[in-house]
Amino acid sequence: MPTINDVAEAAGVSASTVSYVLSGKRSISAATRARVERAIEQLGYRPHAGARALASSRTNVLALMVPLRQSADVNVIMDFVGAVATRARRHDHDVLLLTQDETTGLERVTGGSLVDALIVMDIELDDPRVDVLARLGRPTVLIGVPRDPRGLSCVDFDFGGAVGTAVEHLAALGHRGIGFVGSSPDAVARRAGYAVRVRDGFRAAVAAAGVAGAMSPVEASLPGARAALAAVRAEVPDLTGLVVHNEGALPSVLAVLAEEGTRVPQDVSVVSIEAADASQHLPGRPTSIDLPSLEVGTAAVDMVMARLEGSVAPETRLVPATLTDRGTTAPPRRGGRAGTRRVSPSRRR
Amino acid sequence: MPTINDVAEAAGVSASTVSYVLSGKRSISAATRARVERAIEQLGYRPHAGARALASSRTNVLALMVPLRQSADVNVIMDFVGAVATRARRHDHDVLLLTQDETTGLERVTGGSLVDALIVMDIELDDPRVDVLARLGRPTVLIGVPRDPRGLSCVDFDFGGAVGTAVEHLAALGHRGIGFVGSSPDAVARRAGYAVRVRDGFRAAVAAAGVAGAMSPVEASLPGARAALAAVRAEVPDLTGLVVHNEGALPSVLAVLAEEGTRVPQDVSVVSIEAADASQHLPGRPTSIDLPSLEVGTAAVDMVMARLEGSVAPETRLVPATLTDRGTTAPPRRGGRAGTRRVSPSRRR
DNA sequence: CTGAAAGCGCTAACAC
DNA sequence: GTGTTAGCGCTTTCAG
Repeated sequence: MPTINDVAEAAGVSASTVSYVLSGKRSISAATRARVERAIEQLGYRPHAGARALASSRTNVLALMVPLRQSADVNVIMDFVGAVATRARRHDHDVLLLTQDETTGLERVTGGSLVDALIVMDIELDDPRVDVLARLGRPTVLIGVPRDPRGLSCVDFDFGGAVGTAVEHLAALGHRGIGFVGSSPDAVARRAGYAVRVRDGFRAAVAAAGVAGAMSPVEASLPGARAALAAVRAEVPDLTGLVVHNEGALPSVLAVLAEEGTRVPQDVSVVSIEAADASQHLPGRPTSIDLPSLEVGTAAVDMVMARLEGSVAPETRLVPATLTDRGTTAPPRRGGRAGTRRVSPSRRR
Repeated sequence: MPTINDVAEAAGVSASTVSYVLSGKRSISAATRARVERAIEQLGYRPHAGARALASSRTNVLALMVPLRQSADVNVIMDFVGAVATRARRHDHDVLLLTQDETTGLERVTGGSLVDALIVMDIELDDPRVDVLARLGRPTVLIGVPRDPRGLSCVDFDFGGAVGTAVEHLAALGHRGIGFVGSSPDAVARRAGYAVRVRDGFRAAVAAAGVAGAMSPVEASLPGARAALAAVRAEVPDLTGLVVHNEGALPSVLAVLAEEGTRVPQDVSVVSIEAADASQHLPGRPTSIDLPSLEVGTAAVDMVMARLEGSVAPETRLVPATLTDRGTTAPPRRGGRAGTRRVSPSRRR
């Protein structure tokens, strides 16, 4: 591998000039620059990352801590990881992968000066890693909003806004009784982060729209779906709108409606809150609020880079979701010829 | 951050002694070692990765190139990535993430001495990256076996063995007519790597068992499944055994059998070849040959490390799959009380 | 607009 | 068993 000195010699300049050509940190005459660039080209020169890191205290690598086991939706994670990797390259950075189960990973890579920024996924409401990260004092972005971010920046889906949009959409169509079936009880218990925001968002939206609302968790199974539907209907008897925030349980919910003979959207309108990108093109999906995993990943990188470049204030950014109408919502009851498509009962995911 | 000199001073030794305590590359008296270790502990010392890389030409980082877009099974990829990351740590290495779409990534990270070994997923039969990798001259392991590995090591599932095991299992039960429905036509066309091995494996196994066999590709849809079944039955009229190598199409195949009134396993025995770990615990899965993504990831790391440590010969390792009986195979026709469970028609995945 | 030179923190001969 | 020292390849003052 050629070194910066080889390049300097080939170009007939000093090593520092080559360095400055590369970094652009001082002005270089066009002629010199051309000679240097040509030498770099010819020799196939690449700066040695370690040497550069040693001299500059910048590694141009950012760490991404990913939940690998058991975790929620693999598609979302992959989309997200892809977005981070892609965006990081645009900031001239590479991505070092850290896994959840290696608890000391964060200390190791920062202490060892392997990376100069951190993005940590899947932050829970009282995540113990937040303390660690705050102590490390590196530019950090949390995916998910903990109770106390301790001066760190956060990004997440705007769950509150998403459920609000869903409710508003249904209310605008004329629905007066709206049910929400959400995460499994365990999920809620485990990392109530978004669950809280969803709950508050639903309550606020229902109140603002002046409609009746009821919430229930739901397990991803037919009995689970039956129970959840029964629960919200018990509370709101004239329920005609349904917001589902549980991709796993969605098929069961639709299957239960079908087996009851409840037509969608003629009898009940359905809006699903789910990850964008994942299985985006599958036929037969309901109207949905799409959570933009890609945009969250991109935002996370931009935010962490901003802090690296010296931006001072930590920020919390909630990326809005948008509604995609796929014909599973319509005005309630006798509302003329309502939606177009109807949900086929035996659909699979 | 404390440096090695701080540690040396605190311990009352020279910097090189600290270095040798850390590397174990020469013997140190117990007393000295204890003092050094205590100083390291107290100061919270971590060697600077860049400095170490510069001095030793070893980064302790390996690059993993992952297919991010469109790719086959996300679950498999995640399992695999997890296995690589975990195993790499046991070799005291970290993992740098490279994505498929950044074509120059491999040159960049090797040229820049960012990593000292490479694992590249999703290698196709005539993958252009193989040439590049061979030229780079770093320890490399390919996931997937190209037509010409050009001196690089490869790991992959033993697809040939997997289909062989499936056929043998069915033949041993007494089946004399066995069908194989496999990847979608496009997949086969695109990266015929494993498709070829599957085909040859099936042919060989069928011949060895002395039974009749027929193969067909299959699309992941009900019409696709019908067509594939018709195709293999046309060739083997008394077909009683079915091997499915297409996780996406499996539900459709089972649904078609159910709608025909064909009982599993009484009328037809079914074996699926699919990724292990992914949705391992879902109920209602058929007897399967499980492709061990986790083991392939682990093997990939071990192999690349072996080459880093100086092992000379490149090797190609095919990780065997094992059969898990879930009661969807039984002796054909009047064969007494056959399998136990039966496949429910409306199952989802 | 360009060079010379002093490190960055560590490893690995080379000494004893 | 331990210390001394010369780099590894780059960035960045300091000088001109």
